[in-house]
Amino acid sequence: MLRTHEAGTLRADAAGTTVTLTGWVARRRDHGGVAFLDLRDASGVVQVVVRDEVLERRGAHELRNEYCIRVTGTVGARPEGNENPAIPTGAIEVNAEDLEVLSEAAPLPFQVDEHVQVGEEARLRYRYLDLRRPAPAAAMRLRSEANRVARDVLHAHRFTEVETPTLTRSTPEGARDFLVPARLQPGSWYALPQSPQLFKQLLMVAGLERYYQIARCYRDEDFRADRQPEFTQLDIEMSFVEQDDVIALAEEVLAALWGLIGYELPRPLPRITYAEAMDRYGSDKPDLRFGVELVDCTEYFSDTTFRVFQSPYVGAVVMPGGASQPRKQLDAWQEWAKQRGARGLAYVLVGADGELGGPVAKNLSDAERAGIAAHVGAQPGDCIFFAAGARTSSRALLGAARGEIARRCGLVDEDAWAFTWVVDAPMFERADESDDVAVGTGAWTAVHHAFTSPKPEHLGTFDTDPESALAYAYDIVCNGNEIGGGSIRIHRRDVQERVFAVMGIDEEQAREKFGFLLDAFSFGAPPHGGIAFGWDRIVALLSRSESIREVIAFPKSGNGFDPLTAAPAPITAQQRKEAGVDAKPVVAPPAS
RNA sequence: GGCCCCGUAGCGCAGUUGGUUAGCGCGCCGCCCUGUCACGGCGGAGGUCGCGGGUUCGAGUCCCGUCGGGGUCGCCA
Repeated sequence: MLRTHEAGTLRADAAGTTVTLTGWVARRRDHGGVAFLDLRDASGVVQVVVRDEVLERRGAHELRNEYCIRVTGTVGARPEGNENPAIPTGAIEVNAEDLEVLSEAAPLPFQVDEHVQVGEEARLRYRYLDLRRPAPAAAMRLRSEANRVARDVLHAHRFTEVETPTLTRSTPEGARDFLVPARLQPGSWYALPQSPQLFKQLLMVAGLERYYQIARCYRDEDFRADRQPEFTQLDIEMSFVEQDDVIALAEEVLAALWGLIGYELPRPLPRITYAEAMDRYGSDKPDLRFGVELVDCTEYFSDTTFRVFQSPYVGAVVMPGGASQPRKQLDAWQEWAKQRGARGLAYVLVGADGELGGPVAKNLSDAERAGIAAHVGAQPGDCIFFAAGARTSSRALLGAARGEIARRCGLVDEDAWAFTWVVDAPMFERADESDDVAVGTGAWTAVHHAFTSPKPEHLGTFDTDPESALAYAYDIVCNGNEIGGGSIRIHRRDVQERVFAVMGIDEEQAREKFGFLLDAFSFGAPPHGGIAFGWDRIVALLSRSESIREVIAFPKSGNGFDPLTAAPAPITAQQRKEAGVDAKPVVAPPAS
């Protein structure tokens, strides 16, 4: 090693010892006759004092920030009154006897200094400098710890970590595939996996029983905050299990993860059904850090003369103290609702005296006016927001309003961790309600995916009554984020065929798309199920990061552009010729 | 793909109703400084105001287009 100690580990008990340190000049304070250098390595920072002969002979005046140096010197207690309690090494300093520049640093594009704000574009372009800063470096280390403790838990349960292919076959899973031309078979293409879903099921057929993988997944979709074209899942699959077994294991993993930041996860975590989540919170991933629940008013307004409320669904959500919002603010809510594709957001203001105000109030009957505040639980001074129309979209709007209300009213406890399982999701949704890249051409499409089992009690009826069939699936939600989800899978060929039938996938299509999986299932497939955690989002939550970009070493920016390498980039004519990109398709390749 | 916000020195930002030579902090360069710790002092360099077009006597500022970034809705089982 080029060093004897790590800078950040030195304490008072090291006084008197001679050490050699390596690292970067984090800061320099040059007083002419003596210079102080803050030497930083991965372990932390220590003050190096350079004076006299070393100062001149080794050209310490010429040192600049982020020079990479090596220092040999004696650790000494700092002079009385010169200790720095703000840093762990503040009791001591290293008196340099020799100093060597290992590597000079060009003027920096931005300061490597935790006190200086730097824009994200610059940070990502020079991510290697950004990662020298304490907070980004800490995020990388936390992510590593998350990986470690998850592996510990799974290892203790005798799981096998398996790597599955990243060059695979395009299977219609929902999102758009990234495609890779196959040079040796011009016209044929690999796809990057959207998840290891099919492979992990094959590993169950293979008898591994317990599989996991910290798996990179790829989806070629439009960008959003907290979405990356490549992202990571902790992917888990188990044989001979039921929902409760997977949930128990998942909770153990989560407990280990949140234990990293000193939070004891209260187990078992609460569960809520999908139906209840939609009813009460207007979301399948409700943020339970605050109340502000939705109130169904459909029945209440069943005989209303107010045209707007003559709808399949009327619901309300109360904004505490919202009656005092200025007109401009109430108009802003209308804009907010319109941006979400709604016509608007009806509101009734409950005056301090209980008198109702706002444009909607005069359209209500006396009886409706008299009881509405009590029905929705509004107090004097509150504002009641209403959404009326189709059940699904109205509840979604109210659910979004609920979140917005909580933010504006400061109801979100930023230190809270509110976990919940969302269970009993519907198996199917009407295909016309989702413009999926569509598996199948039936009237119904899978909410989760095509291999999700119906709950045991719906096994007989899911194809005759798809609407009310519930899936044997579970999502784990934390503070309004879906951080994982999974299901018990179908292992019986007849059930799988019936699910395909509901989705309008005939035998031939099924064979073409998933033939290899169906083949595998014909050889004694064990009952199995699993879960996948959104690793980037989980680490972002643990590190209190605003964006998952903070917890990815080299993230992409908008449009999938990598600001550091400038990928994607054009290819040469030669590469293009060899890649087989331009091959004319002859016939569709045979299945499996 | 729709909508909203942003683009001014290496970095972070200010720039008034359109009006002299576009400012501030940090960084950078030079000189000085023996107990600092986000050291300090003196001096200095550094700008196609994202790009293109238009309005105007005059545009960083107003208009149109375009590119880049961020957010949001669609989309993402």
